[in-house]
Amino acid sequence: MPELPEVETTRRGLEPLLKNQIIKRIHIHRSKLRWVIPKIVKSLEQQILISITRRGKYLIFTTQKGSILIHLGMSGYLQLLPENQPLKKHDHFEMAFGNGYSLRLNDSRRFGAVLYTQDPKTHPLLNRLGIEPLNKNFNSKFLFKKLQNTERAIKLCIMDSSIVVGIGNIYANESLFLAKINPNRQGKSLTISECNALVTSAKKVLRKAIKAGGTTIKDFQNAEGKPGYFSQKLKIYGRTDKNCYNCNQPIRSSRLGQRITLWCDSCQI
DNA sequence: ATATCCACCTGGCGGC
DNA sequence: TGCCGCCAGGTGGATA
Repeated sequence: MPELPEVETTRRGLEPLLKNQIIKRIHIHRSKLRWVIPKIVKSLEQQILISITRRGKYLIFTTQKGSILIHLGMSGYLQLLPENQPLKKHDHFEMAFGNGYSLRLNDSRRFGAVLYTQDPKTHPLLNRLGIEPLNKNFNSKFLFKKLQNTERAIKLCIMDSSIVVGIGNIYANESLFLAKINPNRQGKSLTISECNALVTSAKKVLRKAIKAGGTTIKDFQNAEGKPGYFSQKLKIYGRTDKNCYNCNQPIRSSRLGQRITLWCDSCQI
């Protein structure tokens, strides 16, 4: 589920309540997620949480002794609850704070991850990540350059986290629709002005989605347990065979890199 | 290097 | 009501 807007929504919800709080207890209720949760995360008990940041789709909880990385996978969400609430099915990991609140990771499919690192910048899952899409350096020039030698479909390129992070399947489809670019086009076929349209569209879609609190298809909820409302604003995702909002032609879909891909043949060139 | 495919999971849905 | 197959927001790793 969670792409950049959902992860960022979660981060913004948690930060004001948890920053500078002491981590009283860390519980691993189920250790086998994508990887086994390392026991060393428990060594951060009694540490002060200095910051909650985000890199791509990873949340980074930092203390003076090290950081905990949390990835939400496809079905994960974090929720802040008063301590000692009964555990729900698929509550796998928990941090109890000095203010009486407990942060729980619920992830039914268990594609998510909880990891420990001394230094997030050098962690192998983070150190090869590409640019943040809302950074000003993610611009037409950057993208155009990245696409020059590749015959891969443009949709795969913008979903490639070694190029740009945080754009998953929903927002890749939405961004390409808004930019009027067919997702199946070869990367190197895009002109500089098409790159500009795509970059602009991606930023717009991501910003609007963050503003709406993310997209809830099924599982996602924010730190307060509320869904995101961007699903109501999706222009193409989930609309196979329905009519394009621009031109009323039926929306086509197929698989690209095993992911559902949707486009309008008449709007997206 | 690059592209493709698989793997890891649970749960919800439609069809029979 | 039940079972079956299919589908889903991600991404590392194996393979060719």
